[in-house]
Amino acid sequence: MKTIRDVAKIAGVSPATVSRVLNNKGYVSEEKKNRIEKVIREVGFEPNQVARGLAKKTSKTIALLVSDITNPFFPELAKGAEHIAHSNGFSLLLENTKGVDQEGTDYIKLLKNKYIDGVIVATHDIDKYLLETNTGIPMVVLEMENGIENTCTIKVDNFHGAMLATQHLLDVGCKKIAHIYGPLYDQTAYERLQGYQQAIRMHDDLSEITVAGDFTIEGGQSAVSQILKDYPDVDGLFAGNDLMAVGVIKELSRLKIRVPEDIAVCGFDGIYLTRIFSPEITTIEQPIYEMGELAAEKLIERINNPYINQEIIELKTKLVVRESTSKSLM
Amino acid sequence: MKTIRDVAKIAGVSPATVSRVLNNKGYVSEEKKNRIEKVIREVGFEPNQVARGLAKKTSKTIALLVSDITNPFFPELAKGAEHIAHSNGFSLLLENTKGVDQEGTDYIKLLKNKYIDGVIVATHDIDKYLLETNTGIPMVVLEMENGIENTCTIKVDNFHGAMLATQHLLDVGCKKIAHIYGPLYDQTAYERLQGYQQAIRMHDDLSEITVAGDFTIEGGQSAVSQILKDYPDVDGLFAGNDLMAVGVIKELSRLKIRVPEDIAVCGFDGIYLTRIFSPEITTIEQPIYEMGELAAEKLIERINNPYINQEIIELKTKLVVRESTSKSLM
DNA sequence: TTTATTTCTAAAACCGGTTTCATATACTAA
DNA sequence: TTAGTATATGAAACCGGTTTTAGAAATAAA
Repeated sequence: MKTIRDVAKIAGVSPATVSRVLNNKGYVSEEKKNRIEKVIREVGFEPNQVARGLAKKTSKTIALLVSDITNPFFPELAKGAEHIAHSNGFSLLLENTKGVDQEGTDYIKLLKNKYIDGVIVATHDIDKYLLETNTGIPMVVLEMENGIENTCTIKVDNFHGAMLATQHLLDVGCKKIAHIYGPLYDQTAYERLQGYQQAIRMHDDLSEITVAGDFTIEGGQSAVSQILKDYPDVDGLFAGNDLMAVGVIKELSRLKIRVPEDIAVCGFDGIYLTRIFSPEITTIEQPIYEMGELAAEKLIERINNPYINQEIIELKTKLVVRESTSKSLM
Repeated sequence: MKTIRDVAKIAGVSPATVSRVLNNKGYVSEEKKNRIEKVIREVGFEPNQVARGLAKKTSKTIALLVSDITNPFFPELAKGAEHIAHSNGFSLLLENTKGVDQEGTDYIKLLKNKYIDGVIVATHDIDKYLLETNTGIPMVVLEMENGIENTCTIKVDNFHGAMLATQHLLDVGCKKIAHIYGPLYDQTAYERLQGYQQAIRMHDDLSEITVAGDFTIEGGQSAVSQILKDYPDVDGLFAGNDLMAVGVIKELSRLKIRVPEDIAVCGFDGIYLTRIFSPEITTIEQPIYEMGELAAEKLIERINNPYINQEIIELKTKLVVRESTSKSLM
């Protein structure tokens, strides 16, 4: 591997001049510039990122913190983020936070002493700590409370989406609609619950039926029996996320209850699974891949300019009607 | 942030001595060692990985090259690899190779100039190039031809697994079994095809029915009509991977053909999806998470000792019987 | 013509670690 | 007692870039 000093020697200049050419910064005569670029090409010189990193306190690397990459929401997000990261010359570090390090101090250390340039936080396992002990590292946070000082928060209009879902169930003729909500420390779960309640309250003849879930397939499954015990006549179920919707449908199928003929089911998120499941699942779709891209874009923006103020971006969700709510499609 | 020179000054020693304590290497008196460790604790000193990396030509980072992280096989693999990486103090860089850089030269550059310590290759998009231009970086390869010089190859017994799958379909009463194979440049696809053929040939009254697929859901879907056109009386389908099995079942369901009553379906891989799909899908299960862990373990072994010879590890698959092949379970 | 100002370049210092080298002291073995 | 080895430590060089400093040459302004 050639170094900048090798290049300098061959081109008959000083390393400093080569560095100026490399970074396109400072005065360099056209003549030397051409000579240096020629040498760089000829010897196939590539600046060593680690050395460069040490000098510039940067690593051209961003970290993506997810709670669990096997949750199908995250691979799509990761792919979007990775796409933008790569096309801007950054690498993507993947970190699963679930169950590993409750405090997040390890992550902070990691970020600092590897000069990680920025972080996309898509987990609830560690945020407060990151926030408190703030590393000063640019951050983009997904679906977080009301935003964090000096960071970019990207979220979707959960409230509106949940209203859409509930209204859609009404539109397809449901008379008694229950909602399975996720853990309420998760802002998304809370907002979706609120949206459901708002939609129900708009109709005098309807009453709320809510039961707690945990955003997992198993959670969806067990919520079903709980609901059916108290309300055997429900005909619509709005699950707080797609994984629970899958669990719901599995459980209904086990109980020989037909979807959507007996009970219509709507999820939330728009993970790929909803498209391939049988029946295909109606859901409120978030632009997950695009969120990943946007998160990376906003993060890189902040890396290049650390003095951007707090920013909250709310993306639109949309209703995607599939078999699980529409008898005609079956 | 404190540096090693700060620590040295406070402890009244030279940076070299602090470095010796940090790396537990070379002679240091007990007395100074204690003093230095006390100072390190008190000032909360953490060695800067980038500086250390530059000096030692290492980054405590490994890269995972997958073709597409949204393919559900890979998140499980990634999680396993990340688990082991973390518990050994390594970070995991994620790279999607699909469609990005046909030659792989970018990856080689990246690996070299970021001092990436090792690579897990789980993609067919770039391997030969990596192999040729070999970077000298320790590698673990998943499911690759017959192993690559100086690397560790981890694979499963595809041949045997495919025989198991075929035999299982026979056992549940299938008389006419077709196989949808994946792209044959993929060694796994080839071996599975061979296993299927071997199992069929063991029975005089059976004949092979094979059709090409591409390891995607859509591939599975389109293969179905192709098979049914020529062989309307097939009663067993062995898909070369789970994604195709999902496609197959979706298509059969669309055609109102019952699974498993009319046609039994078996997949291969054991991705999580097979457990949650309806009907649940019988498959030949690979220990995906464990493969991720093993790959990381073997890689780190090679990072710590670069002179380990070529190694080929073959893991066992096992048949997991679920609804898609067993009427009694429905 | 003289003084500023801009352009250009190399030497040296720096980023924050590790490692080699040289030297000094304490122990062993001959 | 002397040579040889193990222990202990700091100064300096190094990893491979960037950046500051300082000075030279060219150009512009007074």
